[in-house]
Amino acid sequence: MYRTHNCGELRIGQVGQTVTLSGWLNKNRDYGAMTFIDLRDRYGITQLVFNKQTDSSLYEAAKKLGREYVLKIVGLVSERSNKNPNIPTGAIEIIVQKLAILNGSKTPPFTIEDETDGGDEIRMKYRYLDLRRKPVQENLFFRSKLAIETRKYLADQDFIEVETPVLIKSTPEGARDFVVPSRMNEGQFYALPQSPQTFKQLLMVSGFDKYFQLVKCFRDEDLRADRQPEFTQIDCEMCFVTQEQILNTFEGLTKHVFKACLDVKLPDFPRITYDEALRRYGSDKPDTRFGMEFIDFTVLTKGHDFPVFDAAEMVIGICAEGQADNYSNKDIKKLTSWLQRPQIGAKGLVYVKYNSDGSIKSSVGKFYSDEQLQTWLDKAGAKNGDMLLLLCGETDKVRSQLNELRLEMGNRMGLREGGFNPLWVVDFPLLEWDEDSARFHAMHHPFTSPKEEDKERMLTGDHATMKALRADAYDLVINGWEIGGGSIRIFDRELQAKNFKLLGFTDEEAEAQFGFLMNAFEYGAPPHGGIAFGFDRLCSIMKGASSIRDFIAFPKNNQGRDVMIDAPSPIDKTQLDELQLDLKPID
RNA sequence: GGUCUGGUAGUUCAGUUGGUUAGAAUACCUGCCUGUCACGCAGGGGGUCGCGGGUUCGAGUCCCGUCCAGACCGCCA
Repeated sequence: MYRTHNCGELRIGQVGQTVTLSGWLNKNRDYGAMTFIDLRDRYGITQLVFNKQTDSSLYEAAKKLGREYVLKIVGLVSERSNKNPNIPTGAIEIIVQKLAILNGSKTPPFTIEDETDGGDEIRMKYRYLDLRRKPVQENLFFRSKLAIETRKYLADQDFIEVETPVLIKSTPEGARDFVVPSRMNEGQFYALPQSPQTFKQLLMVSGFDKYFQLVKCFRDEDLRADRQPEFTQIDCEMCFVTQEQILNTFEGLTKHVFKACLDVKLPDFPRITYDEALRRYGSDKPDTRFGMEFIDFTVLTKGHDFPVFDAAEMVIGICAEGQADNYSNKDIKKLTSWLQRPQIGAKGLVYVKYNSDGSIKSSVGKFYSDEQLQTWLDKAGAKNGDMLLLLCGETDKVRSQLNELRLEMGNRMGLREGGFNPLWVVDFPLLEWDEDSARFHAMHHPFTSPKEEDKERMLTGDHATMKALRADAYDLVINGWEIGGGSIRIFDRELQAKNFKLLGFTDEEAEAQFGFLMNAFEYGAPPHGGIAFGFDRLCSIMKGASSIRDFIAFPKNNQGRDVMIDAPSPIDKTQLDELQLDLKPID
């Protein structure tokens, strides 16, 4: 038997018992006539004592043991003379009577401690050692708990979990597919699912009524701190539901997991429309933990011979409370060049400082009188000490630039720390214009239903009308992160065909790629809709982390590589031959 | 595809204007220590400064190229 107890459970009440423990040597503190060993497992740390006077050969053996050795000991639980209040087992220690080395260990390349000395790269290469560290283990414990609570809630609501296939068909819409060559079907490829979208819709056609799945999805696109090529979704679909019922169900799920996993009681989620989100925050995923909402100065600023504003389609700004004194001319200049970086691409920045002494100072003071600037301050509701920051330009661009500025100011002013502000963003556009391909793409996906009132005017062909079409599509946003998104789906063959046409599919392409779905719609497809949550993102936002990699046991790096197993890698000529694949030599 | 930041001991980093034998902390090894728990003290080993080229009397430091890592833009229906 390897153990009678784990390394985290012994307390003062067990003093006098003889126990067997197994675990890793976390730390060996040789103190001359005695040595202390911290034995570690998933559950905690227990101190072992080897005393030279009591048993000198055992002491001599123990002092030689290195970090990460795997040990099994038998010993007596004893009360410590010096207790350690920092660990749960700190009141006791084990006087060791028998020691067995189950396995030795090379010296690990970094320390296995909460605050390790290792950087990201080396920790990823030795991820199995990194995963011994408590903070990393706790992230995965949390992930497991979140998965279990998700299943509990959905099972309680009569959802059933169905596994959908991983080897499916490639479609050119949306993200790039990972493809898998088929040996038995020469020259043909499977694709890995970007989501189980069509399958869950087919399950609705089959009458499963409420489906969910914690499911791996795959997208062959560039990575980010919050984006991995393989990631997990909580994928859900329901029959005979309105958007309202879906939002309520999954608001309930979100509240449940926050309560069960974090003991946080979330308030009811506000809802705002996509248009309103863009108007007030310049983003369809606003961080609503702080205000600093956009103020429209277009009308106030026009016609005062300031050519930049006069020429601009839109002049908008934010009011940074209490920041007037914190920004010197030099600071403003630095902020301006930050905004002018190609990633943001603002042309310039206009400020109006409402100084503490009531005076007004502005970079456009020679174009506008103090009285005129006062009307801006009034519109913004600015108080003494506040500072207005204004940008101008074409509507879409200036909004996204001011969004960046708002978030940056939020960071600088410490307004983006802690707390959870969930909200639903609803009434997304059906379509999104793509400059490169010069055609409309589905904003959500091609199965999203237009709003009832927009169904008639779908095929008018007029650009402005198509841009104005709205869908029964919604996103769940928490603290500026898109956590989930979904829609009411099309369940009518004719409407689906119409939508494919709108997206530039020929009838043949639509038939070849999604014929199975449209056929299914001809056999009594029920109205349905659903949602998918980014499970990795939900984990990290709940724990206040910025990278989802911390919540994935074996993540990929920036280049999509697994540096531990060194994948991807070339494959054998034999394998290539079997697959009838011939690689072009690299030029 | 692009922008930015970084690459120096096992590890995390410092390294001034280009100038003697490239440092610190930690880890590792040896010795001492009867209450440590970030133990302490004394000593020791450990470096192709990512790689290639250039400038220079002299390059960790400057220039060019390249590889690797991270953040971001594009991309992610």
